[in-house]
Amino acid sequence: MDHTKLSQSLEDYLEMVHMLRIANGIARVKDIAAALTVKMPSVAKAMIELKKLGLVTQEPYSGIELTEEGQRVAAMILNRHILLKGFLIKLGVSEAIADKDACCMEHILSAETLGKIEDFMKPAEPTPSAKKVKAVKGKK
Amino acid sequence: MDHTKLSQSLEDYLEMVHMLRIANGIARVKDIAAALTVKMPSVAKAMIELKKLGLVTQEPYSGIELTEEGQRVAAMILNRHILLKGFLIKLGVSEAIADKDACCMEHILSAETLGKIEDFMKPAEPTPSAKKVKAVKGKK
DNA sequence: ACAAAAAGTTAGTTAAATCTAATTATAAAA
DNA sequence: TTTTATAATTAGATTTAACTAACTTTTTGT
Repeated sequence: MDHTKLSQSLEDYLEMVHMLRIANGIARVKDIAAALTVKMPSVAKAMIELKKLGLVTQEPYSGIELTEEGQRVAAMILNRHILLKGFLIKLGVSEAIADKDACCMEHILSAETLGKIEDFMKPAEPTPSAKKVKAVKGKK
Repeated sequence: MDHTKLSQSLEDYLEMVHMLRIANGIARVKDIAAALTVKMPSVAKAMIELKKLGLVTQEPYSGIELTEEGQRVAAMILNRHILLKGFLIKLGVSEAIADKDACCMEHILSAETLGKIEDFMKPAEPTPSAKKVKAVKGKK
């Protein structure tokens, strides 16, 4: 159904649209630019691409909206971000750096690695350190 | 002294020169291209950049050598790779995927995160998961 | 030793993602 | 309501990193 293969850059833009809409109710070009430390024309070009891909819509000279598909993809990326940030914090990384590094990692990690990190984050399930743990506890 | 700010791409090329020299004694353009799945002209251009940066040397139409600085930088990158691959494997990721994902992560993670991962990998020290692990295993 | 094959190089193209400068549209203020 | 300021867009340049095609050098096989 989707298989939308976004570049890292476009993933960042899409995610930021989503975050700003959550935070402010609206995603404006100016704010996207500020948040990603790029200039407004870069945002405009990215939005053109995301429109072509059917992920966002926009009335000229106004805020950016997400399509249903865009919503879905953006939420997925944001979830990865949240997962990875939490993971890094659990490793002892400071919040600011965890946020920054999660932002890079979210675009590159394979599904398998993300899955293992998820396992690691919910210690109820068989975790990566299961080898050691399993030997000790004999649960269902 | 150095502060050589390499692009991810150039880091990959430099690292591969180092790995091939370890594996084969020589780093040939053809082999670098094959290993990174790019074409030979891409390697040639990258080598021109690395030469400009004083990281590699090359007699025309022959293998690539590392300068002392190149050796140093390459070793650093390779160490990151090894650390990250081991880390992912410890999380339960398969070797092939761990290798691939480590290859991406090695270019983007902050020093702080790398440090915390190092800590995590030497369980002698107080690790991030120490709270849980300590409660279960009482080993040396 | 020379022809063919393999490896390396050079030149020029393309695509992505940024930028600046200039333009147009909307909003705010007088 | 007209001017001014802010926001968005368009056009065009730059950089990076890939590619193909064509050419050169080196190596290999007969």
